[in-house]
Amino acid sequence: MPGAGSKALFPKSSTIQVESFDLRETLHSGQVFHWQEDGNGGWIGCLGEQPVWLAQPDAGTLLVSAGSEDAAVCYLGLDQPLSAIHETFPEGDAVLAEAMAYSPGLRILRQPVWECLATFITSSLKQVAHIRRISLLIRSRFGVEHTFQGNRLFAYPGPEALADAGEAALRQCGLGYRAKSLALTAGAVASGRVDLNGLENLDDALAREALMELHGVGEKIANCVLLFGCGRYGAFPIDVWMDRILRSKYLSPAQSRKMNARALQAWAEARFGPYAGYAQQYLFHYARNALNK
DNA sequence: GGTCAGGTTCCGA
DNA sequence: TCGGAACCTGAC
Repeated sequence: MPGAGSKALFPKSSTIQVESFDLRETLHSGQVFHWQEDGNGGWIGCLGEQPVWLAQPDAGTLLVSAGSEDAAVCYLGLDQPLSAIHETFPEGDAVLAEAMAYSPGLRILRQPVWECLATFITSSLKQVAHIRRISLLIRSRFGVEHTFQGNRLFAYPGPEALADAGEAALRQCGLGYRAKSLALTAGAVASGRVDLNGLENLDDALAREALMELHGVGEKIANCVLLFGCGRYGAFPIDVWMDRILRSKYLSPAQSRKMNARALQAWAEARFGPYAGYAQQYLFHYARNALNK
């Protein structure tokens, strides 16, 4: 147990000054499902293959295990121009303003694309606790193990490992019907039939189409991957929570009835602009936590 | 023990 | 094109 008997300590860590950032809220905002608390105010997890420890002892200070500073800044979105992003939001939007005030420290993560894609394929029609359970199980069964300060950690297995594992073994991780989608998608990526690295050469619409060719990937999951993995901040995933808050807070019942999912998607992208995905994250977190009481 | 969940696919109009 | 049903599993 690292730092036993003390708070937020780690043998070798670096201090990074941060502003408008909340580590706990960000790791709990439904973008990622594998970070574990170390019992001393810190978090452990993997950035890709690399085991990392993170802690935020006070609002302006982030501690990162030595050697992972740059990776953590990128992963946590600390290099994103937050105030410039906020300036692109529609003026006079009281709902969005309230959502931003509710959790001003939220950031959009930049996760490894495969890990993000595979995790969201397993998320369909699942509650967060279950997504987390499945994610950790897949890691521990098929991922590379690391021993890190006395903790056992597992990196997310690559597409080859999951393709080799096959549908039946994946099903044993509690995936249900999603096992088929994950196995097929892992096979498509492992064989090179789909090139995730090539996504960065495509514009948002084409990248989304390419992702949606994969089995088990519809518009919502494709948008999650673009936003949380590819740094496409205009992507706007609409799940049941977003559907609820958009319809109840922005549209009259009559307007809402006239809008199907596709129309709502277009409306939201137009309303919230080039950083719509950031607006989405504030609204989503707010809808799930503040409005769900 | 029943209900329902952070979606996608498939099928019939 | 569009709406509705089916799909595995586990948390509540």
